[in-house]
Amino acid sequence: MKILLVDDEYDILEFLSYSLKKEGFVVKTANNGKLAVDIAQRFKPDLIILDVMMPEMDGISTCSEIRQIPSLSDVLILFLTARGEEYSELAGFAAGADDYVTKPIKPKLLISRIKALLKRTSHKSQQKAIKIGDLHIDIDKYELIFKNNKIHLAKKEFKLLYYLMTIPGKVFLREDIIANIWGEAHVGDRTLDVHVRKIREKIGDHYIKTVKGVGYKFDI
Amino acid sequence: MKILLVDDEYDILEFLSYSLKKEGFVVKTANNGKLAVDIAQRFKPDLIILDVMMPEMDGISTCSEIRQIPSLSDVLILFLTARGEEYSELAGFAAGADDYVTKPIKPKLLISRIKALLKRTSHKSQQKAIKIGDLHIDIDKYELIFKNNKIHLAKKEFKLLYYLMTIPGKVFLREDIIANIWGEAHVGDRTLDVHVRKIREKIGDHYIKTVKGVGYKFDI
DNA sequence: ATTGTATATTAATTTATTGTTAACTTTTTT
DNA sequence: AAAAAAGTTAACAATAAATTAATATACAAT
Repeated sequence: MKILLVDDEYDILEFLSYSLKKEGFVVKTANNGKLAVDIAQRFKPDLIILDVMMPEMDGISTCSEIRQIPSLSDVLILFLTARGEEYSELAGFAAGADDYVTKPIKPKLLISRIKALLKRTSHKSQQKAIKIGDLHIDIDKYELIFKNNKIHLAKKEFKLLYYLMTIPGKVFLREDIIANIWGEAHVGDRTLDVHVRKIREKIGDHYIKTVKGVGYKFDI
Repeated sequence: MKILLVDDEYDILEFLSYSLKKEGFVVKTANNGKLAVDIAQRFKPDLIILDVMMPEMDGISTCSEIRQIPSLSDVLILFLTARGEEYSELAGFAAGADDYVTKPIKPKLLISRIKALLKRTSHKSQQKAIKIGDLHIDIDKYELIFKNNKIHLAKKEFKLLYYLMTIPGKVFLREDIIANIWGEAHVGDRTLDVHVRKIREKIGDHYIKTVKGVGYKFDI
């Protein structure tokens, strides 16, 4: 997920950029509205975080302008406003904002809002429970049933198995799996293998098949 | 009873807001659909009154979006439509409306419809006692019966257990639980755990299960 | 208002689980 | 046979939650 961060204060850019990158987002920054519009068109972010108060071109104008660019018309926009600026809130939404967060910014809050926002729009047709052979995996319950017994999987293991099970038979590339489960964070070379092994220990070796030089697949 | 009023015309907001407040309702307003969705999530109204015709995001889209937000899934929604708009009526109910009132609005009529609507569901909520295994939870009495004994739970404990019991087996995300029980107030990192512990002390450990890194679920 | 009691929250610490890495081995490919 | 890729194991580091006790807050009774 790509985020474009727009604020005139260098410290804030620096600070937020760090927090967001740590979460696995790909982040670019701009220190004014004009530049933001420009970068946005090439970077095509999923989300733009805009400070309302900026010299020259404020966040609201920037937002309006972005909304008029067809290729960016459905990018998510989140405003940063000073506490108590009712006006900004209203004007922001009128200009097409999707959410706003008040300063001072608490990174955790911001990130949870971002995730909620991204989730809301990526709410496509997602099937939540998958049943294949002896296995029944349910993302809502975080539960795996194997031959009528509940099997406990740790979060990463669960996500990994679930990911492979979404398309049985399909080989998922190593790099894709890592990108999907771990995000941008660079993770060691053998980490994925270790997780695969732990899952295999619990449900047997044959379900997850290795395709050497390519990746893994789930198959009966 | 809290009502969120959504219309793009300022005069109507003003007028209805006044009428409703006089009846003792707590009223918030929004002048567009996006803002409405946002406010609704924090305000948690019992009823949302939506104008069908609004620029950008119309009432029906707004309604659909609201129905997809778990925490708002059973809020009541009442539409305001222009007389003779057969289409709106149908589409509105399809999108999950509970009632509709045609413009021009007669405040008295509107209020009686609102009251009828609220009464209808407050009846429903009385039937919303949940019985699972040895547990019988009663939302009205704020009481829990465990193996035929009344167990006293403090308010927060009760809300928390009740929330988890609404969908047995489903894992509720930590952040969602906190958002739901505590609202926007930022609460410390371990507060939820402490409450869980207090409930477990009273009904035993096994009912509430921890899913590490994710949240909690109620399960037999 | 004052006090007592229940409830809610925080902080500090402990415990348990989970995730990652490193070192080494085995298998497969060329 | 050499190189590359993946498997295996165990150690450890990181993270999340449990627990406990202390403190703050709310609420009711006097």
